[in-house]
Amino acid sequence: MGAVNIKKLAFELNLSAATVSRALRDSHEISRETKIRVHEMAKKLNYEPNPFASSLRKQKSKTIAVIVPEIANNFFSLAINGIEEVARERDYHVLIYQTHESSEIETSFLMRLLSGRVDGILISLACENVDKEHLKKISSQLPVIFFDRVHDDIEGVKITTDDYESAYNAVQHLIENGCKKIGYLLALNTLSTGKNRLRGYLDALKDNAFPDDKELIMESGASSDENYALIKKLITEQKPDGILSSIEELAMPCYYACKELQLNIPNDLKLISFSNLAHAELLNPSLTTINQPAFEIGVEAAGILFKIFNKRWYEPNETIILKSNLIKRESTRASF
Amino acid sequence: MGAVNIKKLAFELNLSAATVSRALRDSHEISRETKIRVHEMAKKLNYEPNPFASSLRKQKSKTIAVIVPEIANNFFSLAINGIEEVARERDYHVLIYQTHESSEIETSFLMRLLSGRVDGILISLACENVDKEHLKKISSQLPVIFFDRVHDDIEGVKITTDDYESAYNAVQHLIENGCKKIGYLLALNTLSTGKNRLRGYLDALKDNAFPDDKELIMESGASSDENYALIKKLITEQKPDGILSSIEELAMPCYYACKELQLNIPNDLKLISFSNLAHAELLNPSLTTINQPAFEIGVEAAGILFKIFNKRWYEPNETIILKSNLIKRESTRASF
DNA sequence: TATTATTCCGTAAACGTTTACGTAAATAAA
DNA sequence: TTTATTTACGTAAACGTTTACGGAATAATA
Repeated sequence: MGAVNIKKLAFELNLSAATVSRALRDSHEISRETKIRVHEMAKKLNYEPNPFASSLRKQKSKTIAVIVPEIANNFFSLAINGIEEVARERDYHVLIYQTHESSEIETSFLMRLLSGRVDGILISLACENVDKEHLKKISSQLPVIFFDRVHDDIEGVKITTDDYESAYNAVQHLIENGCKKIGYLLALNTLSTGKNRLRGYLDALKDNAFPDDKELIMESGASSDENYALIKKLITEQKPDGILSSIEELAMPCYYACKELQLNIPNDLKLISFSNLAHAELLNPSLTTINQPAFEIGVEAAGILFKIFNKRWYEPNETIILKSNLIKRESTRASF
Repeated sequence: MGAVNIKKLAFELNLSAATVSRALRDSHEISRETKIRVHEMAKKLNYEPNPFASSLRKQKSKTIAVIVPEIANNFFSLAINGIEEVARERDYHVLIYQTHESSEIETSFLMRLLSGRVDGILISLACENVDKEHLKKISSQLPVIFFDRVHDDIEGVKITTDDYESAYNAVQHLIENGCKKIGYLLALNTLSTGKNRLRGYLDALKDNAFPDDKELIMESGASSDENYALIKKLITEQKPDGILSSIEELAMPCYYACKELQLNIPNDLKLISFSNLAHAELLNPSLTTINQPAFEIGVEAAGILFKIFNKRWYEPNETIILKSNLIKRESTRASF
């Protein structure tokens, strides 16, 4: 603990702690000369105000929390990057928590944050989400911004991407490139994010007069091993010639499955996925992706939170939708 | 701010705040029945102790800071994942800061953390590191653990990987697979981490009686555009048949450069890189990597920090070295 | 019974800030 | 000159905990 506090500083300067405090915060009540003296001494003694005393008194933490399912994820790490940069500009601190998709862990974090430890929360919901009550309680006490993984039943400010359109366009792209039977790797289905992607897929099929075949939809399982098995099953049993994956984590196994099953992407099977893989271009074959503006989502979410702090935001229920980018690559190239 | 505090709780229970506090912390001075009453009321009223009041009084923050160059990086996001998991087990909070390789930003974070905001720091140094004084000052006041990006001149507990051996073995592997002229993509050269990798490369060359050609070493530039140009220059001018990249960020451009220059990996050029890419297997061709145990490094670093907190660690200068994994893939396959 | 120990709880101070309130001195206005 | 205003600072309370100290009631011991 920095041994030098405001009292010591005041003592050295022959001033009261109150005056030092005001001088440091550039109050108009303090003379120019005194301010200079105080600042010089503060620098000399390497004074750093105790944040807990300050937070306790001011009832402000200058800290925000970010709750995500996983940090080691191309999308979330980029989003956190954006959030951190915005926070840094404002001299705010960023606490991170990962839920590993567990609703229980998520709730436990949220409850702990009711203590006043943070001034606001940015959250991307865990899949296994059922518990809306805690979220409602929290957001009645603290500003909460939802990003990407959102839930329509929970009120609040939300930053998402155009999931429906992206999925719709992805299917359209597959169809235009010759697909006749398109599978879907379903994830996030408890969240609006996942539901919108699924609707986009289904509507695109319908609009193209494709049959509505539930067997073509593979719902992601508990483990990556299970997912791999399910994907192989889907491919071998249903023999789709195109697949839309709603998350990156389900697209990668497709590559391995196709290798194992000796199927060629894109000739035997075209693949497109929601993904923030930095080097989708370098995969074999390069992967057609729906790229979400992850960094920008983080920046936007954090920006709105700060607007709320500064009372410059008055839309408690606005949903802001950023556009994803469909990047066409080899994995969906038309076959001959 | 949670409106219910310890005084309100005490009032509701007809007890003093002191008793409530002690009951909640399971003090032996409080009777069993009272403890039960207190806990029940606390749960009923959703009481969460104010962390700032507690930290102020106890001079403990239950928070650690993680300072890394970038969050959106396969290595660092995995390390943070490990750190967060360990912190969660202990009910600690994790603050993250990214330096973007700037020594100035790094120093500014460190100075701000002198305030007592955190009980300890886990840091992976920025490349642009010259300023050792601030680090020495900080580590004299707070436990600081260095991981991966370390500097020998700075004393402290360090968690690294076997950088020297990994680089040495990588070169050996290239030579065994037929390389006669091996380039090196140099990064982190201001840090021991980078220096060790470079030494490994140089020593392996020497031990194999390869000429010591400075032209084969490309030092990474300021931007990724510049790096790309430098890599192309190295490849076209020096015509190496093997390249060891000291960081993932320099290996990816090699793929693009080879594509542009119509060179085949591995036939014209074999490539190996330090990397934590999850799907190196899926690149075209799959990339031979030196895979660092990033998650484990995070776990280990955080674990030691907590041992220090609990006075169960007495080696202020120990360096713990975890082993990296050389995973041989297509990009270094012997040519015919 | 008298004395000592134990159990259980309350009082009050302390952690380091910030800020409402007060005030003396200097300046301006009447 | 007197009064009002402004300037510049100090005093003390407050934020919500934790904990040293003390003490009454009860239990144990002599």
